[in-house]
Amino acid sequence: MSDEKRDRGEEKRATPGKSARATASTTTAARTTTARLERTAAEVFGWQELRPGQLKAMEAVAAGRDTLVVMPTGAGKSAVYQVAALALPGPAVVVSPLIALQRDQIAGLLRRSAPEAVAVNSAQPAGETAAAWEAVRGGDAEYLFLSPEQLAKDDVVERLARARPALFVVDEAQCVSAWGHDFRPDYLRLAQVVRRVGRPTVLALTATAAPPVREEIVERLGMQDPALVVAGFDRPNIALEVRRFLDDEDKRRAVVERAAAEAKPGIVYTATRKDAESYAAELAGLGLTAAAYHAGLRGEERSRVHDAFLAGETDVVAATSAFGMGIDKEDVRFVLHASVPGSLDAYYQEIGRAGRDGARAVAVLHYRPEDTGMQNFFAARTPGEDTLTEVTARLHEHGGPLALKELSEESGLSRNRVTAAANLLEQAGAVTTDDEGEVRAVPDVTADDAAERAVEAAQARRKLERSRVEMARAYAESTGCRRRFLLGYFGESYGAPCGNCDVCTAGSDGGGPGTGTGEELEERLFERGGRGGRDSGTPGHPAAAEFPTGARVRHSAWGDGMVLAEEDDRITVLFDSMGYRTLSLAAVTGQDLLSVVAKPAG
DNA sequence: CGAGGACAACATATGTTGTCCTCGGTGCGATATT
Repeated sequence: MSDEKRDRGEEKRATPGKSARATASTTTAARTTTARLERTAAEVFGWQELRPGQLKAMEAVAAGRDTLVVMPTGAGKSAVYQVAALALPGPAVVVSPLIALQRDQIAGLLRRSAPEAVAVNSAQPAGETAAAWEAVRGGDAEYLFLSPEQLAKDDVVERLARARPALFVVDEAQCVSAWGHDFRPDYLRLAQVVRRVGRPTVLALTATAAPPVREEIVERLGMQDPALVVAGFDRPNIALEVRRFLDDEDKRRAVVERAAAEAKPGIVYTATRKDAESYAAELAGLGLTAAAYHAGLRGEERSRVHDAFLAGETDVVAATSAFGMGIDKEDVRFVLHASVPGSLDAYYQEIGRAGRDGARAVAVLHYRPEDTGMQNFFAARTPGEDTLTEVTARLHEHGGPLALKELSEESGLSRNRVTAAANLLEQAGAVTTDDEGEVRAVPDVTADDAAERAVEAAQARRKLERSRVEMARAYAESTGCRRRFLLGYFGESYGAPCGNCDVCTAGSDGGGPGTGTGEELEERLFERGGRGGRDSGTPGHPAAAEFPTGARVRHSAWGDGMVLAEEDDRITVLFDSMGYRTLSLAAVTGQDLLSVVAKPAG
């Protein structure tokens, strides 16, 4: 396996576990926390200078404050927990979604004179796991890496609780929101784990999270009064482009031609495994070094493709969304999407793998309206009414607390489905989790009522996921500056034109790509202001200032929501119950539909 | 929701057209076979 391959060459040397800890804590009382952190960074990790965001986050964590860090890959997110952990008295638990990532992190720590780091997972020999627990128990391990699934096991949580961890780190925290609802539901149960291991300080790290995703991470991890550290989102060296197609054949040809023409290396993201294979084959047929990557391949093959790409031996990898986390490569020159992604969060995460060296790179979305169909299909995958009714009935029948594992065995439903159902029931206030991690029905809610409320919660979830697909569609069909749209989605106001997207470089008189939908009609209806020469970033509608990005608003029909993006004469709001909606400012102000509940925080 | 395959029905003995069905993405951990 490649992870072993990657780890090979990492010579295990005597780790100065205790001494590094001692270095970190041999400080005079007069030294400020800041100086202590800087000293740890320099002496233990060899980082002479920390970036402002890193330091700010470390200070918050060292002071025992829950912290959410949103920082691009390569900006040193890992350093935040690595250094801050040494300022706290006790080990750090690091929740990481992939075992390969855990290995990479541990290897990275080994390269420094950092204290001992261990992992607990099913992919390593039992002896190694036993040794890891022993190191944790004896106070020798400073960092313990595990997956959320490990933390779903009672004995793991108990062992952890005994170690009195001081810091609970959730790396790649966007997984909470992206995977927690169906695919890996244990992500939504981490708050319970935090509580059960003695409520250590919680630190969540992610590269890509729009404001509502940040809110969800904070809520789902049970973070209290969190410090928020957000580094700038803009990646000005990535040229943004959308190409629209009516015909599938045309689109495929354009993707292949583009991949062949652009500087290498690059990635082509596809919606299906089959497409990943066919694009790889077609590119290989043109004489390029191309490979397919998706979860249907054997582990060995996946590692081989991954390693070859990192080593610079591959021109193009055609991949599903499986190819991503853990790609730490500076010189990726293009990321092409052969199909629309399921959300702009996913899209930005994926194109963010281009141009990390700061040199020119391109991100091209090949868009066909029909392609949103499959994303909508994926968006609908929440537990159905049958599952929810079944789980509710069994919980009520049983009466007392029940482990999810037993619930799964009794009902014949998979662990994941049972967990996802329990999460929805809990969200609906019909189920609670106790200190042993067992769930039970809330006594004064009837089974029928509980199931009904959970079904509603599931429907709301589907609606939200669909609206996320709609936002991806809106990006593709937008006639304005791409960068402004994307950054707005991530909560940053941006003064278009950016000069580095297809709309801005085309002169933007409506003749560029992205015309031909209802947009044009809308423009006339709302008398959109002139577009040229708007480099000040002033919004097109006088009311725009009333509804700044990040503000909490209330709509007379749709309830509460948050402003996510401003685009000339309209704003996009994520409503708690309705998902994303784009509103014309002329309409909302004219009819008094929308009011501001709270200005943006910070 | 849309693509693509299987199959039947048709107007004519090979191709077209329509209908029904299935499939589509992310990983962990545990279990069953080698």
